[in-house]
Amino acid sequence: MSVIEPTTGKTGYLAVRNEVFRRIQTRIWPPGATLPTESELAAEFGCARATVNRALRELSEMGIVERRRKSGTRVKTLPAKQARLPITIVRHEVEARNAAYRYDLISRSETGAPPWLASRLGLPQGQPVLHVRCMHYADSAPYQFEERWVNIEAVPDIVSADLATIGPNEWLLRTVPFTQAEVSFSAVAADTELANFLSATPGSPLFRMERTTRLGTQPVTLVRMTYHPGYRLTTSY
Amino acid sequence: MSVIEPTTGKTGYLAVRNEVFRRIQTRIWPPGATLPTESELAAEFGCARATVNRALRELSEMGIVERRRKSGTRVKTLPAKQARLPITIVRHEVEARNAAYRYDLISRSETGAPPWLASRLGLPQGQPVLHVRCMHYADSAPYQFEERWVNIEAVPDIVSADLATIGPNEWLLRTVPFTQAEVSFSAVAADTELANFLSATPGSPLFRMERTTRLGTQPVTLVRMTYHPGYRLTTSY
DNA sequence: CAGTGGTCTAGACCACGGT
DNA sequence: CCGTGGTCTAGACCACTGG
Repeated sequence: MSVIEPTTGKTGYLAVRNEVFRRIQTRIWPPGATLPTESELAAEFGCARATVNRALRELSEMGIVERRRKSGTRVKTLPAKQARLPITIVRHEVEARNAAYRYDLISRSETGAPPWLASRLGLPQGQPVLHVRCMHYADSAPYQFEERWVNIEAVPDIVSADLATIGPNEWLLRTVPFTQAEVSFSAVAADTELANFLSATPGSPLFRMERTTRLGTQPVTLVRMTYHPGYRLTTSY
Repeated sequence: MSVIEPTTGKTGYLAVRNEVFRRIQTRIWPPGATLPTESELAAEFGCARATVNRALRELSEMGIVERRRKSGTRVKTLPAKQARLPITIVRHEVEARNAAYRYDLISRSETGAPPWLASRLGLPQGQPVLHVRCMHYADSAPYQFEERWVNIEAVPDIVSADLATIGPNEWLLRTVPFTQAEVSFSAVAADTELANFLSATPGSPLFRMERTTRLGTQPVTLVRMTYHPGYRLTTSY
């Protein structure tokens, strides 16, 4: 039963979700415990089973509980919350810092995929690719050096895009849908070129993000983004 | 109506979600376009509106479409997919690489929070904290150096935990619930101590992850994890 | 086999936000 | 105001899986 808080607490699936979450956090239902069934909870909260179902489903998506048919709903022993990293447009990142964005195209060439790239993307060697290097600035301070390879077969329009004006990052995100992406983070030492572009001293540590994206099974692009010294990527859970 | 594909073709909210997704990816509904209303789609697919609702809600959670009352559902101009980063236990990371996990406690001391820590966590200066440093190895090769500060007030039991056996990482995850966490990634140069513990040459670039966690408004812990040279953190979208 | 979650339905009412 | 999404309901059947 338990009348549900009328105004602020509200009724509905959020009330159920929050109350269940509270009981888990306060260890009324400790890690590993099995929750009552949906029907029982529905009876307790005086709502339909579908409402409880949605509440529990969301807790499951959050990684708080684990659900299995027949055996029921259990509190996960390790609360497996997850951070979310959106794919962003560099320009937006910069503008979000209240800085003026500037973009420079450094080089642009069409070549065949070198062996390492072919194997990274799963392309035939020599497959035509567009190789682009460019810089992103925030208030005229170096922000990010971007090096990118694009599978021309997957994105034929890229060869006629005006990459002097709009960054390949933004052009691709606006133009090409992708179904799958893989991202990796690492620390690298500045070589002479990176040091030059990013105003870093050679050998100093730089944060790098690499991303490959695919459309279905077709590789689209590999991008290597190296940030200015001291950069931090931050996100919340 | 739509005769019901029995097994593989399926009917249901997944069928609707996938079909709508397909139409978006194939530009039948290009970025910015407004989709038919839930009722119209329900009629087209021969299902209840609630089914369409769930399909569209999930697409919205995926960042594919944007929904607003009265104005309807629109295809987002920038597909804003998100990567997910789970909070992991180092031991599991190592074991997932088929390596033997070893853990060493390097130092453990109870002190007052120094100013920089107090301000990072929002604690009063001098608040009692536990300071722990330890190493994680994979097959006897250095894997991660962990330095951690724990707010004793938030986790009194930590002072009696046997941190020589189980890492503070694992102990905390198993013991303390948290409601909020902030993570940041960066690249740092190995100082002499890090170089020593991680078998790196001094000055070489190392990947670092920092995480602060809170329970409600109460700060719980700040951890600084520095990885061996060449480490990459990888995740998928 | 039987219990539990997973999903669907047809209908209803509500809340928000353009017009 | 009133159209659109947001949510709830009561009931039903299905799918998976543990015993």
